[in-house]
Amino acid sequence: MPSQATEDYLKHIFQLTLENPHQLVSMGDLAESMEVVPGTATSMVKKLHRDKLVHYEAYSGVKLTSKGRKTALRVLRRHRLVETLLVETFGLDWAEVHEDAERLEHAISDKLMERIDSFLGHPLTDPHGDPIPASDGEMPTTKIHRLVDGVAGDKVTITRILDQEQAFLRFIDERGLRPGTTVRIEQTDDVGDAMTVRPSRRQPVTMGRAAARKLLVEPAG
Amino acid sequence: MPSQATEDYLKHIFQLTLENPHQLVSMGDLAESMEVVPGTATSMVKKLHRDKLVHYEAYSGVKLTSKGRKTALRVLRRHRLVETLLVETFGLDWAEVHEDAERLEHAISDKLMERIDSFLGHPLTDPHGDPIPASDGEMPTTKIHRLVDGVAGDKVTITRILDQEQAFLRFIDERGLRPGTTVRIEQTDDVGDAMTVRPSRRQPVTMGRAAARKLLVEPAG
DNA sequence: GAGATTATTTTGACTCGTCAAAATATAGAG
DNA sequence: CTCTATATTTTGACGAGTCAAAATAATCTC
Repeated sequence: MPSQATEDYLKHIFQLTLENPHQLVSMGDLAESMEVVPGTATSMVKKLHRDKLVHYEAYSGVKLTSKGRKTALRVLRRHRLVETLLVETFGLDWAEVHEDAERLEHAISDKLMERIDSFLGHPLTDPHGDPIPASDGEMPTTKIHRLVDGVAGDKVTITRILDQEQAFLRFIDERGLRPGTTVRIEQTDDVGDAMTVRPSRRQPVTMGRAAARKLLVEPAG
Repeated sequence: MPSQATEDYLKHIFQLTLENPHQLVSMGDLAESMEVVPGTATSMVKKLHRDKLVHYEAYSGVKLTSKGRKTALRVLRRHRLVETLLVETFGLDWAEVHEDAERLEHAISDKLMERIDSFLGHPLTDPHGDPIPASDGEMPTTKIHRLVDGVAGDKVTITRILDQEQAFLRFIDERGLRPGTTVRIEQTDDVGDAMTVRPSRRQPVTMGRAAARKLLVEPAG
């Protein structure tokens, strides 16, 4: 069994890779995301490499091996099913389930997980719009479009939020950018590193590129 | 927050005290119950003592302080509510829920716990007949009778099973000794350290005193 | 392309929970 | 009451995961 810490590192590497698909994950980003000092990230990544869970080359960065990805997807499956359970069954709020799910994802046996999956009726996505990997570890590979890659005039539907921080989710929520919402990209500002989008019947929202990178979309009518 | 290990030690001390109410818990028993070597139990108990969670005197034994008991009861509440959830809602078997519950009990916030409690309709006992402590940490103090203290001729109803090991629960299950069952004490054998009980319409069951100590009962008709 | 800045890695130290085995205390037998 | 068996505690070690700070590599800036 991988330790909790191992599962967490793999999950974070997986998620960071999603935000920037064609780059290795840097120690700095990983450390920030895990909330540890960079040296800790380096030493943990070396252990993951020793266990063949990641590819790692000093000073260049890290990415998952297929073994590592498989483990990450199992963790993600548990995380997302748990979040769905907490919201749908126990009525917790969209923005506040992350912390509980964060701990519960390491404490649930495969058998229990499958029972929960049946109980929920085999949901395909969690409350944040994230797809729930299947129990064989495979994930529905829908093509991924990032809001940040859109251009002015595009109309897109928000499908997923890649950051589960309460503060970020509240930002999204308050401005009407939940999964399912369709928005028009009003303008993009290379110099200002920002873009402005307008959800229908709502105020336009301007956000930095870093934020826009965390929203996934699909083209809308 | 107490660590997982701390919560586990407190819980085990609580349970061992229940089996033998008027004695301190010995390091040997605690170590066996925690499945660690005795030295580990000693050193952990010293930390619990340092944190004012237990009373401890070298070479004599250990018992909970009121602070320790409060913590133990919170863990027990989570454990028992989780077991109830797993059996009632997710349909897991009576005998197989212990391990999952063992991990989940450390991973659930107070808020989530209260939601689960409501979802389940505020149950008073878990599937093993163990009372679920209230959220304020208090437990319905019903008078405790142990099967082992009964005498031949007594008719008693089994109310609780104090051991959650799969093997023991299967033993109980197969012989028809689940909580709720009424049995007649056929004979007690001081020398053989055994007693024989007969559940209605069933074969008599002979068990050792150590086993009989783990069954709590109440006088029946 | 040389020096300054930033990122990464290394080193040494620390806590937690554990074990093995040695030292010591307690309890039991005669 | 002494000797032996058993229980407990102590000691030294370990792996996991972490931090602080020093050393080193990579990257920018001019």
